[in-house]
Amino acid sequence: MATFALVDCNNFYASCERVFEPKLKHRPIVILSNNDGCIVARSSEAKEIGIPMGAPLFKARGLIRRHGVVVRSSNYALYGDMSARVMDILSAAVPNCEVYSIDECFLDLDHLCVPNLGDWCRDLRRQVLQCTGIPVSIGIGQTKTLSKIANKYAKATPGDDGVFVISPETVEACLYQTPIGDVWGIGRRGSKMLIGKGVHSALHFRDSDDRWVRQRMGVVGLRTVHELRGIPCSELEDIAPAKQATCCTRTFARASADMVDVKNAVLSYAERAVEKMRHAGQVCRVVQVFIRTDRHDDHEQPYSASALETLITPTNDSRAVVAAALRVFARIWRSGIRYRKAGVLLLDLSAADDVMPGLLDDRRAGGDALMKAIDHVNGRFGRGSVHLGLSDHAAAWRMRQEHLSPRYTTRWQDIPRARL
DNA sequence: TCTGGGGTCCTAGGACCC
DNA sequence: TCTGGGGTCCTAGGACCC
Repeated sequence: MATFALVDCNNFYASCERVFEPKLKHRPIVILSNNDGCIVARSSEAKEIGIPMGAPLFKARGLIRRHGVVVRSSNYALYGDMSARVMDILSAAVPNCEVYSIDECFLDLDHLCVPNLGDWCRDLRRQVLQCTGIPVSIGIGQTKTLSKIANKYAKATPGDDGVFVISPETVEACLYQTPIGDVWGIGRRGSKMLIGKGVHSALHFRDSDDRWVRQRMGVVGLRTVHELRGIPCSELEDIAPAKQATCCTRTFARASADMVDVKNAVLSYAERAVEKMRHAGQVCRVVQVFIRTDRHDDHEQPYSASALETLITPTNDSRAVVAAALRVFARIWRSGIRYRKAGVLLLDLSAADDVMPGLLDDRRAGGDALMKAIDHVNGRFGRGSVHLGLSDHAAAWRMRQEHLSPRYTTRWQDIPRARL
């Protein structure tokens, strides 16, 4: 019988902010998306006040002012680094683990020889908290889906020290109490459909007819049903599979109809995307670009355009990718339209080592060394210290970040000082 | 004034081939 | 009078995740 644990950091972004600003403890905090647009994370105090997840900032202004809520822009440099510290501790404790997201990790506890799984997890939890300052919850079950549900219980019952085990004896009671929409893999549409058919709880869904589920929800829904029955359909992926695509897309701070402005955005997104791809040791063969208007703006005629170019040789050279992105951009650009969002997608990825350099390949002409040098300089002096030519025009697209905390752990100037 | 970004997987439908 | 069937590949779009 398989045993999975899901370790989930509690209110992760808010917890990261608190580690370096302890006075924020017990205060309501919200973290904003890029451009300070909407609320993507909340501390438990902010949840209690009733600030909704995903709400645009302007709609929560009243609550924020009334309760003195602390507002922060997303600080991914900080969150990414804190995440790596947490994951390091987990992977040292358990050989088989899968980093599922920035704040979640599945553990394979199958071959763990300990007298009491719950106690062992409580120790692990204490270790993470002591070494990183991040509180976590741990849920344990026979499948990933069950460990997810167990994790919700672990969070809901803080008295139990943040650990909850779903055993074969307790599984029915747990599933009975779990609303169908809380099940991993059942989204808004799926839960609406199921509730319409009278399926309200995870238990009811578990006991549904296979054919009925297959017909209504496809193989994905069927897998979820099996996982609820304790039959693992999703294995632990301890070796991260190679990415099939990588991208950089952004909403602009303000809409822009200026060709140079939007072109600069595309250029910088292409450069960022190719940096990410190089970091993963990959090359791409297809470069796709899209630009579009603000879909929330009712006064704007909606417009969206997208096109792609297939390169002759797969590459990870910024110059080749940026040049391709700009050619695609020229094909899709239409004037007289106020654009609000753009993106560059790199597709058909493969491992850089597997690709034979062509005769006229940039990598032969010293491109590899040049890219390495650029990445090295940017790694040392900060992202964007060296970049391809772009005229800093109106720059309506540049991201708004008005409530950004320091990058405490990844930038020399931002290291916190302790007073004696 | 003001509504995120980065992914994966599945499905349906069309083109094309034998 | 009467318009096959099956396989593959590609693409677009949608659902879902965090």
